[in-house]
Amino acid sequence: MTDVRGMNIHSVVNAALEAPGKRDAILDAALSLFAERGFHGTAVPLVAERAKVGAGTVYRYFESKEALVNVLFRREKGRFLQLLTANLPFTAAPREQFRELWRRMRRFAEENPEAGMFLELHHHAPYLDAESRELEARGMELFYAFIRDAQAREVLKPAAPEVLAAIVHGAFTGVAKAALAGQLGGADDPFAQAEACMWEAVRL
Amino acid sequence: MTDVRGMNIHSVVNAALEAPGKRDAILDAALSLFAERGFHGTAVPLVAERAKVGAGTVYRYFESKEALVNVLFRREKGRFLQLLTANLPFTAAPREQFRELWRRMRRFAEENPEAGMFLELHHHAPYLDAESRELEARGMELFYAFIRDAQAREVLKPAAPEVLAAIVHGAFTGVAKAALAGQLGGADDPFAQAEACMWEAVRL
Amino acid sequence: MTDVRGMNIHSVVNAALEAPGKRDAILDAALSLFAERGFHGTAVPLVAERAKVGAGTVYRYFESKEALVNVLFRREKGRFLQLLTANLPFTAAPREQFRELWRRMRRFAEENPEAGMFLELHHHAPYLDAESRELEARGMELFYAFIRDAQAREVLKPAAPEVLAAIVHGAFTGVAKAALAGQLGGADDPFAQAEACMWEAVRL
Amino acid sequence: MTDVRGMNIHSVVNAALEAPGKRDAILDAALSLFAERGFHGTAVPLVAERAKVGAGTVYRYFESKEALVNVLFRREKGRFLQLLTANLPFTAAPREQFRELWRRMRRFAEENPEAGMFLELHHHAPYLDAESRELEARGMELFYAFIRDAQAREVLKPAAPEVLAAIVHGAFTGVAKAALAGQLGGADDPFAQAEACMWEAVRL
DNA sequence: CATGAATGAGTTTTCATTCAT
DNA sequence: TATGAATGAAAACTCATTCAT
Repeated sequence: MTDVRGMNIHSVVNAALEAPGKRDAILDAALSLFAERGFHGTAVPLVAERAKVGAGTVYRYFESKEALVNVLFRREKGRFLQLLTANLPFTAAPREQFRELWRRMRRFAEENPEAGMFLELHHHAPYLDAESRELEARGMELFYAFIRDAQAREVLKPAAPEVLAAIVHGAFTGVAKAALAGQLGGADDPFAQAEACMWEAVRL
Repeated sequence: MTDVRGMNIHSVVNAALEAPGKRDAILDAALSLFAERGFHGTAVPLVAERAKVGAGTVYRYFESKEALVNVLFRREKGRFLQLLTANLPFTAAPREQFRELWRRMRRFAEENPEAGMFLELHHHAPYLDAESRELEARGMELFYAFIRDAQAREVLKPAAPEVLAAIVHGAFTGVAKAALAGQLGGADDPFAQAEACMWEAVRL
Repeated sequence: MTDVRGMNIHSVVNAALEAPGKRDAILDAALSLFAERGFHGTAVPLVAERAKVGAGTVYRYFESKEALVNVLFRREKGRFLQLLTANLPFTAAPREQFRELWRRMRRFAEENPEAGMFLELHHHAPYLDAESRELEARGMELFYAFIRDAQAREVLKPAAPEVLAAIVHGAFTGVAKAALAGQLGGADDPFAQAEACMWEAVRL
Repeated sequence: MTDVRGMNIHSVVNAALEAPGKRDAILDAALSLFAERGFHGTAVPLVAERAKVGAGTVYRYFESKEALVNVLFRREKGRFLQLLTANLPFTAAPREQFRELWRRMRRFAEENPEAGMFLELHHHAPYLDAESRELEARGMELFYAFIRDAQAREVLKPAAPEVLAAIVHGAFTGVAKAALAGQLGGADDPFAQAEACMWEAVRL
């Protein structure tokens, strides 16, 4: 699709116009629909319609609806982890790292609210396959590593890393959901407020 | 079902034996199935089978699958709020009230894990009707009231009550889910650890 | 369906009127359609329509289209073998037994032309399951046994029993198909002619 | 395809290399697939894949799937009749002619087992068109002519020629199918045994 | 000519809901 | 009141056919 060799001027121009390619169009359509109505609540033809492709086309790109949701999960989880880990200031003080992690999660949630909802909604769905679960687990390890390191430096409370990760992740999710639902109407920079609170929650 | 007039001795005895009543049996079956597989992922005949009633019987007690999920949501949300508010020590210190609220949420989550998952999963489902949404909102008010009161007493941080509520509720949910998923394997009393952390998060 | 206990007069009468029961109606419809258009050439709703039931009803009685064709195969093969073996004159002379077998095959073919076509068409279809194949094999054993016995009495040619069975069965099928296709228009009792010929084919 | 005018040296060489031509490749692929899985059970793209051509290419050579199966039927039936009739010893004794016909049918069945299965399977398929049916009928005439001639010479039984043809053809088919299915494992030259038997069946 | 991506009509199958008993 | 067989509308999925390249 992105290989230009052998394409004449017309196909190059067309390719530029139809930009994302059908596969991505399907994934994008599925993302917003699954986030909104859930996996079982979304019919494949609806995904196709939103992606502006024929219903059969979905099955040219994905073996089944289950395969589609798994590919989508890995794409979004991968993007999330990418954003979180790229050029992270490993040498910075834990306080600064925490702030940075929170800032990146916030950016992801604000720029891709549907992706955030989708990932949250499909966390432990029974139709996620082994590969998806593995990616999920690897993502959590990232947090655990940061926590263990900061605990070793005696900056974080000596609670179980899984517990600290759970409350920070949970609190972030709570704020993000509330923000998305418009429940934080007038609040002044809720993400920053929440970040400050959660640092108090975990710091020694 | 609970009206005894016109029942002969047999039906009274039977009613006593079949204890929970068919309506509750249906709600109980729906609870565990909706918690596990979601609303759209659960077939009504499956609910009926689990409840040990005929498929048609579900429709004697509930107008439709949507009506069922709404009644169920209100039953569980009601139970949750009941547990949370009954004999709450209004005069106690905020720290003690916070601990007590957390303890009660924990008891609910541990005694009714399916109800916890169900409520979490159906928070903002599009098939919840106005009445259900209203109950959901009233529940949140409870937290807001406690927070505003404690803020007035200058015990809690002066952040937006919605933000504080979101992080506490979110953190609790995170821990409860992790516990249920078995991710907190060896952790020593994770709920208590988390409670202590979250008090630090919100206290002044 | 045929259990009368607990039925009142109305249900008994109705049961008598709706005679064959839906399951049999589906099998009957499938028989004539599969015989005519083949398995893959026949859509399930067409079977349902011919059986005068809803499309979904087919799946109340059969797990899948494949399950349906297998149950049907065993029903018809069973009927065929039943007819062939019931009260066979085991002590009669081979010539008489041969005539009797042929006569019974003919009766089956004439009374159930669709069943004959269906069995012939689905002999070795790849969607027949182990149980169906086993029944098919057991049916062939019947012929082999007769042949071996008659060979031991030095009445039949000492060729491989499988070969003798194949030519007799094949010849019968050829005649039956031709008769069904109307290709034997004026012939005078073609089955009897063929029977006489085939005895000459196998006798010593 | 076979027209050389206007082709440059490269295309001529290529044509020589791609030997069978795409049209034949498609027919060959269709033959083995239709023989194995039936007409309705075989998807056109599968035929294309097996023929190593694009799916669209099938439609350059054949108007539709039905047209394809009809062309194929006529090709195979034609080959069969060709083999059967080429240089037949018309003056030989009927016994010798019978043996020769059987030998040729056997050669066809052994050298083209898929063609044999295909022709047998599609004998009277409802999607065969008038031309195909006509060829089928002409094929039968061949046998009838031989039989009538031999009957006139008082060498064959005076039964209806259609009956004699049906049993011989049916018996041959039975043996060929059994051989193909591996059911004649140890039998010593089953075709020859069967031929001898069938001559007994029809001779006076 | 050749292709194979694209499609929508058609297939198999499921399921919310009804209704005769 | 309770049932569960029955159903048709809709779901997931397939495939004959077309068409831009």
